[in-house]
Amino acid sequence: MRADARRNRERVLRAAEDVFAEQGIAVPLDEIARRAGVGAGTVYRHFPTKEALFEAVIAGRVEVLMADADRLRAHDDPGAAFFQFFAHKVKQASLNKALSDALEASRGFRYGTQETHDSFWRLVDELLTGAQRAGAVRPDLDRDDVRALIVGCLRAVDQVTDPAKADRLIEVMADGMRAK
Amino acid sequence: MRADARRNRERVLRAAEDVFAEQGIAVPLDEIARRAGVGAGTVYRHFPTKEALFEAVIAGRVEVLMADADRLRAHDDPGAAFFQFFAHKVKQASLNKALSDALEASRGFRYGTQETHDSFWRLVDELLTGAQRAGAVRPDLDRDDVRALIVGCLRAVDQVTDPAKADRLIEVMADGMRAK
DNA sequence: GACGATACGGAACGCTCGCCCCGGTTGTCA
DNA sequence: TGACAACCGGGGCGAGCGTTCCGTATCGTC
Repeated sequence: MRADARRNRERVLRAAEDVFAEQGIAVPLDEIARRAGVGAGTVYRHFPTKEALFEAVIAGRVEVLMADADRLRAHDDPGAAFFQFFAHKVKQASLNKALSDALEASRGFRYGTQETHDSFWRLVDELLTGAQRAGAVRPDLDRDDVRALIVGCLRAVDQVTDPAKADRLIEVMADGMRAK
Repeated sequence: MRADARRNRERVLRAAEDVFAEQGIAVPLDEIARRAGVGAGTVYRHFPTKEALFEAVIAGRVEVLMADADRLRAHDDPGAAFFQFFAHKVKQASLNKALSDALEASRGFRYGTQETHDSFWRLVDELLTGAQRAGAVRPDLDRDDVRALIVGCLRAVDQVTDPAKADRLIEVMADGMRAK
């Protein structure tokens, strides 16, 4: 691979991270090319479709989320770990339209590799069942419910502008998930 | 107004109700024209833009929601009235993509007349404050929070397919709103 | 320094969709 | 029943966007 090709690939990926984070997957690809300082053709030489580029960006983001989830697994209080994860995830996604678009699409991360997808949700499952065993979360919720609630919470949060209001909404939703 | 014109206007409106309900505002206008059995030109003769047609459809739906809200105002138990309204609204919207698109757009019903919009949310406010006075709902929530939570709940609900799961999600979110 | 391979930019293509226009038709009223 | 205004259908226009193509520039090597 030629040096300029590698350099341009990096540039495109970095620009795509920024632009997708700001505007979500709906942004025109030309905008990404422009921000990267390359032509549209160059983008397509490195990524076969716009969606593939989006996947590549999301894969990176999911790695970060997974690192967080993994760290929380060792927390003393499984209930607190779960709720921290929930709040953190919602906040991350509310700041990153790429992440929220990916979450909503087709019931989960439609983007990112299959194995990343699977291991991420396996981690979520562990946090959830841990919290349920500790009596902190309603026992009748499964990982699908949690995903749905994260997506819903995300949507609720970006209906309001005031960050204090957003925090309150997260609190409301978390309260609803607690065991009675 | 000529008889055929009035007839076609009705047809278009009825087709638009169905099609928007099924597929949301993103549906091509040609599809509505086709279902109404008229040409696209005819649609535009009766409604200046696609958005105006959508508004007209939504206005009708909001009337129905308002009738429900109004009826619940006289309920003995203000808490139950509020939660019934919440659940009912979410279920209505989850069956009607027009309604959910309208709700999400631009922080509330961007469609429908201003006065319909205002009086609808005034009714919601009454149900909310009633439930709060009765000690059934957290006192720190306002109508904006409720709107955000309805939108969020809606999104959560259409992440799952099983109706029992959907009901459970509504229950979770309602529980979160209850006063402690 | 010259040459072949590789990569680049951006114009062009095809598609979708909102909206407009015009030649033909239909309803209304004298 | 005839004439005219109102109305109709659907092809067409223009804009936006994903994707492709090709003439040109750049890189790496001998």
